[in-house]
Amino acid sequence: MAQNTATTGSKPRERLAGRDPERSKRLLIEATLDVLAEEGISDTSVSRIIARAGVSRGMIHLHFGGKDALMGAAAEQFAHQYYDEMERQLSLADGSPEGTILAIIQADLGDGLMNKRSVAIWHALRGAAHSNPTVEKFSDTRDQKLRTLISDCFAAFETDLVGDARDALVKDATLGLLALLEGMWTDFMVHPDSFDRNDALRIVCRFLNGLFPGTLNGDA
Amino acid sequence: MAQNTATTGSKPRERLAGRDPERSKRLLIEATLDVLAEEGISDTSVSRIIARAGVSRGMIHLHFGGKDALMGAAAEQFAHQYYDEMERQLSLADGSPEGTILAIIQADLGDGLMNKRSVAIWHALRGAAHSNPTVEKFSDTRDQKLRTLISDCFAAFETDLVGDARDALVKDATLGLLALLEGMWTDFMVHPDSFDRNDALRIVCRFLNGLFPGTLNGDA
DNA sequence: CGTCAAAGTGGACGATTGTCCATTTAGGTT
DNA sequence: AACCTAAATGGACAATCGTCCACTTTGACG
Repeated sequence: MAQNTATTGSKPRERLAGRDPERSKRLLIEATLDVLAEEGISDTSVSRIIARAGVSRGMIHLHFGGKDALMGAAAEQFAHQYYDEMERQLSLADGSPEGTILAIIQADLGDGLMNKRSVAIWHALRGAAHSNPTVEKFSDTRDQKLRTLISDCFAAFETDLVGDARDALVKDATLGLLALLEGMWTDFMVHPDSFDRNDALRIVCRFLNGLFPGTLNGDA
Repeated sequence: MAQNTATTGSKPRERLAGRDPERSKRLLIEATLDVLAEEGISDTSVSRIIARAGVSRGMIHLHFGGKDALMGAAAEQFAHQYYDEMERQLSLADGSPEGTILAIIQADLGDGLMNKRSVAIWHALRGAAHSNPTVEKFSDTRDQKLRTLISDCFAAFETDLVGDARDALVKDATLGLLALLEGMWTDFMVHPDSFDRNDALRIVCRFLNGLFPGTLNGDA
């Protein structure tokens, strides 16, 4: 129930069907992510993907060269979607380190990024990364970008610590926050209906408040 | 490199080979977990399992009724292994709530429970739970048991809070610790070689120290 | 030693996997 | 209007999937 709204392009006429390789690629990638989310990695087959995309069997080989490459392209697309949405929400926050961290947390725990479809896809892609270098690359890329973003913010936090002690604190806060958010995603995946976003936000803030006393207390 | 040491039973002679259905079941379950860990859920096929177990094709249908039931039995076995090892390590700790929590953390982050094989199996089983009710049941069972164990400990912690505020704190600490440990497992799975268990332990203790000031500072 | 039930074997089976290609179709250019 | 390139089709293909069953082997009992 995510796309299927890609039948007509921007202009009303012109290319109502056929002869649009970009559209075909897009359909295949989105269908791949849909099947990945709904059926899991083991049941994501070429037959299901093309059925979902509504294209013929040969298109995968024609546009991507094979199933593995399509999976890689889907992983790339998904990583882009995640990071684009993250940056969009970050642009709405004030530029302060504390505000940015809060925005990251709220974005990562919000419905735009953490939803049934996304967490299922993310889990499936992590499984596929075992045997698919392309998928692994883009999984790790997203991780590294988020890590750098968070680490830079913490490095700008006010603290009475200096030198190595401060570096250690920044490192602990970064790894801890990433692990906490990662765990929240897992909890959401396993119990999507009983998961409470407010609880999660409060817990994460409490954690950071313990590391940087005086910051991020309450919530917003 | 995990089992393969199950050729001879307890007695030196008697049943050196053949006619031992329990041994066959054990071999199949262990082989399933091995393949799951090494190849991932999508490449875990009947052919690979029986090749690893060194038994014939019909054994899965004979002893379990089918592949799905074997996967379920493997999930059950794995959940048991996890919880047995957890309880074994808990029995070595003092009975205090603080000591028990620390023991849980150290056990969950220790090599006995958190290793390449275990985290890979755990991830794969979570993926298989989508379409396999038995696997889902045992995944959730392990989660619930750990949650209860942790919650009971926090409920016994000393705190100046009372009533609802105290309940809320216990709940936050439980969910937060579970999420943090879950995230650490994910980190370990993605970067098993660069993961630092000491860092992880310190971060988790810092988190709990923020929620329950004065407890679990330092590490051991 | 003969017998019988259980344990174990391995090939056959139809279904499905991913890849590839001969063919058709569409859209733009001469 | 004839032509040509690229997009798109859908079936053929070998390989593998999981299930099932006719069959052999084993070990204990009469």
